[in-house]
Amino acid sequence: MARPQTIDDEDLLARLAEVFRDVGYAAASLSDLSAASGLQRASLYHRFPGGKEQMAQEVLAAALARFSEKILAPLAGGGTPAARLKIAAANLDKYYASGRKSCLLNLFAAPGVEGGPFAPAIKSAFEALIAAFAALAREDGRSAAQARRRAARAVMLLQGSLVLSRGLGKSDPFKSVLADLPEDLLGE
Amino acid sequence: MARPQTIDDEDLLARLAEVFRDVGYAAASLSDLSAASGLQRASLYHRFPGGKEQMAQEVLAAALARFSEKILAPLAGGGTPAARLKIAAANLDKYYASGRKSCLLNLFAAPGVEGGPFAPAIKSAFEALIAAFAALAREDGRSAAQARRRAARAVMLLQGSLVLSRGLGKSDPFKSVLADLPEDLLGE
DNA sequence: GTCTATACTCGGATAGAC
DNA sequence: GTCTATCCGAGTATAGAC
Repeated sequence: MARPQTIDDEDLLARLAEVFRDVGYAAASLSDLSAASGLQRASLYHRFPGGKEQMAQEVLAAALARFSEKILAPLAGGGTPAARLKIAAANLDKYYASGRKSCLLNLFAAPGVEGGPFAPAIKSAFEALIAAFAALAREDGRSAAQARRRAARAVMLLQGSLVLSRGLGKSDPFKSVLADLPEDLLGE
Repeated sequence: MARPQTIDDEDLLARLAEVFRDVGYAAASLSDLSAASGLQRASLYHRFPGGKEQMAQEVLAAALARFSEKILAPLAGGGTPAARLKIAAANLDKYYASGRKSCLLNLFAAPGVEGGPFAPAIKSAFEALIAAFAALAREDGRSAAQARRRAARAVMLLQGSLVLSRGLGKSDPFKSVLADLPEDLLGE
């Protein structure tokens, strides 16, 4: 695929993200990234002088920005808590392709000896989602402690459901967790 | 470390397992495995003609055997459901070092393009744990459907707590899930 | 800004001595 | 059964033309 033309940055990051999501950070080779993006390896280095790590860093940043827009913003936006949660859940379902796609947070958290250059971003992303869920539960009448507990459990159920869905080769676990989310977070 | 002596097979697999658990399959190099085991690369090939993949396969098999002995057997053994669960939980806490160690099932499930040579073992391990949890809940009075649902959620909470613990750099999520396990599985 | 070509390192794997 | 030595390919990264 000859490509002497400029490539849109957003599109480029999306294509690279797909590779990282499919095989993880360590297993993603520059050849993979080159093939997926349509750019030669050298061209990738022109855009990302820091190499693979910088690509992953920017992919992660872009994914978190999208996450903030599609999940966190709706959770904090207008409407009843249940209505907001419904929007967020629909977007989660789309982003994770109903459980068939992995979570970058899980894939990038595998430590390559050191603590990992992605740890700070991952940590703050988890904290932000827990906080958003907790605020929703709190607003719906739960105590602060209850809300936080439920929020943390919801995040763990989501992550665990992605692991289990992948492990079992079915999307059922993810879909069922998503369906139970309103009850788990706001119910009773 | 000169090592002209025979090495115990169980010990060898344990040392190799540590590497895989720390960095995952793709990032684990033969140099890492050589260093951790004290054997030269060529010596590893003598024991594992199939190379890294065979090492991982046998490490996984050994881990699952240990898992069966330390977790599944106690769950199916004698005593009240609560007492059995307590034993299994204590062993889970030990195996995962209170949330500081990852789960091989999660790490080996990252697909390297193909479905992965570990998928069958991973799938059956998840199914076995869910079945064991479900049997326990069933015995404690839950309906079959309720028991299965709770069992699946318990597995997802455990996996999710390991992901979250790693992501946050704290062991609290794992420990709290472990503490809530009796209530989640048998309670109400 | 993208390409072709290439340098260089590292990882996986084998041969053969002891 | 373990070692030293080595091969080969893949992987990262750079140089320089267009």
